[in-house]
Amino acid sequence: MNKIPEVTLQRLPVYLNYLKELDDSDYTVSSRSIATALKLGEVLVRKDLAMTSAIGRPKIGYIRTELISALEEDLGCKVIKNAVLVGCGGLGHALMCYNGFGNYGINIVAGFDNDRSKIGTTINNKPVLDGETIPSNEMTKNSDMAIICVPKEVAQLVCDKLVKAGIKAILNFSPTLLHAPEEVVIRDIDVAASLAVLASL
Amino acid sequence: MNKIPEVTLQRLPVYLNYLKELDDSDYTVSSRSIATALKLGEVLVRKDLAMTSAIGRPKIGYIRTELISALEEDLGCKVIKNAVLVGCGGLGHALMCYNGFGNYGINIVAGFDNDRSKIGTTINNKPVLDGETIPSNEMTKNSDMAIICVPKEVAQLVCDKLVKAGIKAILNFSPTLLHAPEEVVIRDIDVAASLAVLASL
DNA sequence: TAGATTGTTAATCGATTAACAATC
DNA sequence: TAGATTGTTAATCGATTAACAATC
Repeated sequence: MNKIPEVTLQRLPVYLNYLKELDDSDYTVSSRSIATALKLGEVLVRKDLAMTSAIGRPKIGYIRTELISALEEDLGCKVIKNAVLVGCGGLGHALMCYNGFGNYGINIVAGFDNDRSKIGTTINNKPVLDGETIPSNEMTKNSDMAIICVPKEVAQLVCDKLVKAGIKAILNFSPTLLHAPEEVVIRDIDVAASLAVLASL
Repeated sequence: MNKIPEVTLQRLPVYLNYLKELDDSDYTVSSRSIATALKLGEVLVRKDLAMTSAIGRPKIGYIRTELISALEEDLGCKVIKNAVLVGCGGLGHALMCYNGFGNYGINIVAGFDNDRSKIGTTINNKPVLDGETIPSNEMTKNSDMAIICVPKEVAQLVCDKLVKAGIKAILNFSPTLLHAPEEVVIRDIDVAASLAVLASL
């Protein structure tokens, strides 16, 4: 969909957070001020922003509100996108309760679980549905994205069901490599591994 | 401490997970078999492994158990490292209950929170302590690492306290950029931003 | 020995940084 | 106009891939 490289895309939320935190009295911002605050190269910031729909003006810089709007546009924040979450245990439950997804136009519409005692309940006003129904459920059919928070033993099974339902993007918290057709984009977050890497730096 | 580049270091847990999942009957593994299974370049795998303490044998490959042991060694899994977690809300609570850190030799020794109703309780047998005591607390003093799971408004405050206590590595789940002396390593995980990036690919 | 596989050296690719021209 | 700042073109750097020599 987008031709902005992934490394750049990953920095856009960082710029966005910084710009939103700025005082309203800052009408314009320069690439240098952003770079200094975020400890990035000045040219890198300018190149990143040049790849977005943002418009910079020589001698002036970027108009803050305009830049925020451009970044939100490029990150797709202005379009509501549905997502489902599979595995409503500790982490899954916490993510369903997290309200920060809305900033990016992401709406978690439902959770799935296999635990009979959870099915039929709601978490943060979202229904918890039977995991067996993933491929056929309306909630999945109306979503393009999914978050996997199940134990690693069943992660591939869940992934297969999501793919069957037409899910195109998966954020996987299970510490195992998932296999899916190449049109399905998968990214992994392994918290324990991240901390271990951090400790070895 | 380590001179293995961060990109390589990040792949070591992936190799490790794959090797552990293999059947015991696989006495040796080749860089090609690993590469195929993980969809990586064959030479990349070999170069990564060459940077570790693993020993490969021409014509034979790597002895699976030996390779696992080498990777665990290089990732520091064999040394117990203490960590504290600040912010025992939904996400923090879930991470304190997660038992996967042990695989990497990481031991979360305590949680900190400012909520009076949480202080004094335990989560997964770990005490929840008063966040105000972070800089002086024995738990922090005995730890090198910390996980920040507090709202972004107080994340920098918490970071400052951790730095004061001598923490050298921080995994930050708050969607805000933290400032710390350069000897302190910080890595950020922004789940909502990650999902937004995924959706824009 | 011959074949398979590692490890290394050279080539390529992509991302970052430096230099500088364009411009408000 | 002169100075500040953007955007672009060229140079550098690091990571990945390709080619190949070493070896069990």
